[in-house]
Formats: sequence, C-alpha cells, structure tokens
Amino acid sequence: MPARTRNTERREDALSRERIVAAAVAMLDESGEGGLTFRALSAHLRTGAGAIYWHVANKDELLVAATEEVLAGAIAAETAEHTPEDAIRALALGVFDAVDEHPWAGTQLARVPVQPAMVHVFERLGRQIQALGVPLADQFTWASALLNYILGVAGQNAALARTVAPGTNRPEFLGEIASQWSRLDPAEFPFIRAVADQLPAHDDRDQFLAGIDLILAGVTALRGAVPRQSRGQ
Amino acid sequence: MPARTRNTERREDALSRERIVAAAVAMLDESGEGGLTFRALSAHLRTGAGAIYWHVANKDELLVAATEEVLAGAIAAETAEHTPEDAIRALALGVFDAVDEHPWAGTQLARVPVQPAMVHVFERLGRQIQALGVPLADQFTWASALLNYILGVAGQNAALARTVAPGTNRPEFLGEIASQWSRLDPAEFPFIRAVADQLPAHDDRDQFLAGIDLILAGVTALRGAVPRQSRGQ
DNA sequence: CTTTCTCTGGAACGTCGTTCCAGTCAAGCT
DNA sequence: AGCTTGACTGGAACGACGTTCCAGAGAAAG
Repeated sequence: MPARTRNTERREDALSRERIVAAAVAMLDESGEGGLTFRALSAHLRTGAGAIYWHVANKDELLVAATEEVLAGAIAAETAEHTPEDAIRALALGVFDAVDEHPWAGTQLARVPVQPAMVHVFERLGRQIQALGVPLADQFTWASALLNYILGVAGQNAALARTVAPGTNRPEFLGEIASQWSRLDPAEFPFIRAVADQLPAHDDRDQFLAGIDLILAGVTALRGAVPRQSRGQ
Repeated sequence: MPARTRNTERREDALSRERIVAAAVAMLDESGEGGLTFRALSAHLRTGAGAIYWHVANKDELLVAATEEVLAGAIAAETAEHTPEDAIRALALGVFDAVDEHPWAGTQLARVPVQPAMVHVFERLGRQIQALGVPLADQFTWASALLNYILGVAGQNAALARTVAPGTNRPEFLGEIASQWSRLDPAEFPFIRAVADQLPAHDDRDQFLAGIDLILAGVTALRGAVPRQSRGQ
C-alpha cells in the first residue's frame, strides 16, 4: 500500500501506480499481450521488479488497472442520447472501439469475471433497458444478454488480433480463411460456403452494431409480452 | 507426426494422442485450468515430457484437442427438432452444458479465434437462421451474433468458475457479490442495486436460454424488414 | 546380426511471476 | 547535529512452467 501520509515527493522521477499502469498500457499496445513482463516493465521504467511490486500487488491487478484505464473513456461518455436504444448503441460502441484499439483489453474482459469497468457498463445498459419499459423480472436477464454479447465480441476480436498479429495483415488473413471456407465439403458446410465471400469484406464494427440492433429488436418484440416462461422446451 | 505406417502396436500401454488428450481432459476437469502441466501430465501418464511432444505439437494444440473432445457431444446431437428456433436452442444448450461441465473449455473458446468445433456450431446456427427465412445479406451477421453471444456466456461462465473455485461454493459466492451490489451508491448504481437480489437465485442456464430467445425474437422481428441499413446513428 | 525407424523419458534451457532483502534517502524527533 | 523511522528502491534468487534435446530402447526389416 503506497500510503503517502505526508505529501512529500521523494524524487522527481518517483515511481507511482499511475506511471506503472501507463507504462503497462504503452507496452501492451506496442507489443501485445505477451509483451507485458515484469522484467520488460522494469527495464522500461529503469527500476527493478521489486519496486513495482511495492505499488502493484501482482500482474492480474496490473492488467485490471490497465484495462480500466483504457475503458475509462467509454464509460465516461455520458452523452444524453435521444432514445434508450441510441444510448445502448453508443455505450456498446464505446466498449467496442476501446477493445478494437487495445485488443489485449478484450482478452482481459473475457478472462476476468466482472472487470470493474464493466460494472458501470452493466449499470448503464440496465438503466436503458429499464427505460425501454422492460418488466422488472426481465431487466436483469436482458441486460446480461447485452453484456455477454459485448464481451463475446470483445473476446473474439482479441483472439483474432492475437493470431493475425505476426506477419500478414488483417484483410489478407481473412481472405485466407475465406478461401479455406469455400473449399469445405459442400455437403457438410453449405452455409459457411455460402457466406464465405462475405467474410473478407465485412466491417466488424457494423456487424457488431447489427448484433446489438438484433437484440434490441428482440427487446422491443418481447417487452410487455407474457410475463415470462413463454418458451418452448 | 505419429505416422503409424505399419499398424503394429509397440506395447500394450503405448502412448497415443487419444490417451494423452483423454488424460488432459481428466486433469483439467479435476484440477482446473492451472492443473494441466506437461510435468503433471507426464507423471499421470508415467512417462516424460518429451514422449508427449512426439504426439502433440504443443500445449495450445492439446487444449484445442481437449476442448474438441468435450464439445463433440454437443455437435453430434443432430436431433431433428420441430422448428429452427428449437434446433438453435438445442444446439446452444448443448454448448452451454458442455462448458458448464468443463469450465476450462469456456476459457479456451473465448481465447482461440475459431475453435474447430465452433465451425460446426456456426454452420448449424447459420442453416437454422437460413431456415427462418432471413435474407442472405443478414444470415452471416445474425449467425455471428448468436455465436458471439454463446461464446461470451461461455467465457464468463469459465471466468466465474475460475474465481469461485478455491474455498467457497457458488451460491455463497454469488450471495457475497449480491450483498456488495446492494451496498453500492444508490445515486450511481440504482439499476444494479435493484437487481442485486436476483443474482444469487438466478439459474444460469435459464438466463442463457432467455438470451437466445431474445435474439431469436429479434430475428423474427427484423426478418423481412427493410433490406438493411434501418438503423439510427 | 545389423540396420532402421518409431517411440520413450529424463535432463537441461530459457523465461516467467513472484519473493526477499540489504540498502537509500527524506522527514521527524531529541 | 545526530539518530531513528519508515517509505521506497533495485537486483539477486526461487520455483514452476513450456519446450527442446538427445541418448537410448525395442520391434521390424534386410
């Protein structure tokens, strides 16, 4: 615990949790998830590993803090949108864009049970779901559905970025997968073959938003329907 | 490459890729994601690490194979459901149940770009989306939305299982989180406070299925609507 | 019997997260 | 001014991991 009881600076270049987290974000952005090492971080900050551990409990905490920093913008944007739908779209896009810019944060979101930043996101989603007139019993469930969709996309984006990173660039990589898809057995994979040509050209952001719209359309359709338990099987 | 050109058995207890994968699944089930180590695996199989590497390229490949094995049941179940909706529900539940039983597989699904098993799942989802009369331009996008939702839930389930594992049991753990939620600032987190009491009692499987139903309702609502581009902002 | 090839297992390498600890330096006390 | 305290530093060291290396076992083929 860095309990700076007296606000005195030891030195000009003193270590601090903020400087450490900022350096971690920089290193993650530059060299990916494998690039963050306490050794590399020590070198980058011109100190030793022990000094870092005095400010930060462990690597997990550091990753949580780094993700928090990177998502701060997405949660801060409290722009008063016209409709609840637009507010949800804006919030979801904020998370998407942050993860798109920092793919390692997507991995972190999918890895940690409830990343602190996502509590705020969940709260905002829930409020808008509420504003849409969803019955109380469904609010929790449907807000969770939105959140899980967002987290799923974040995780997949990060996974894709992780494997595409080395040599080739993104469109090239997707084109390769698409050509593999179109060479699949027509009897076994008719659907994937049929949509293979859409893969290289598709816009991830548009597709993500279309998924949000799909869920929102479901909310509108089911809102005010029979209380619950209207499912088959 | 274990290219067994002549089908001769070296010994009764010979190592094989299948035995290795089966042992890996057993160890993952028993001691979680951190429990799978080439050292522990060697000990379990009474051999050395080098022997395992002759049958398996690396740990990633082993994890993919283990996940594949555990998801095989979910993809194999080609029960002819009455409606496309029911087929989608059955498929999604198959994946959910497999991940629920083997949480480490959820981590793997969220970590790997396209786990081979998920290609089959994507194909099935797509076919049923097609059967629902969704226009071609939306099939890819909406099947992806379903898949991403499923992967998101899988990842979160795994993350939860990872942190709840040690001491306490699940309801106890959720109750603890719920009480934290209900102690949040009423001004900042009205929604989360309002739904906190639903957290401990809720059924994950039901909630997952409700999310699928939500998306399916969206599909029904938007199917046949204006071609595309009917969104705001 | 010798060679060949598949397959084995244990030693060893390099890297990681983390811990340990002797040491530095400013502030407060006497 | 000297001493003590406690916040901070940085580098050495530990244990565990994934992976590689390699000497060799043992059945099949010549």
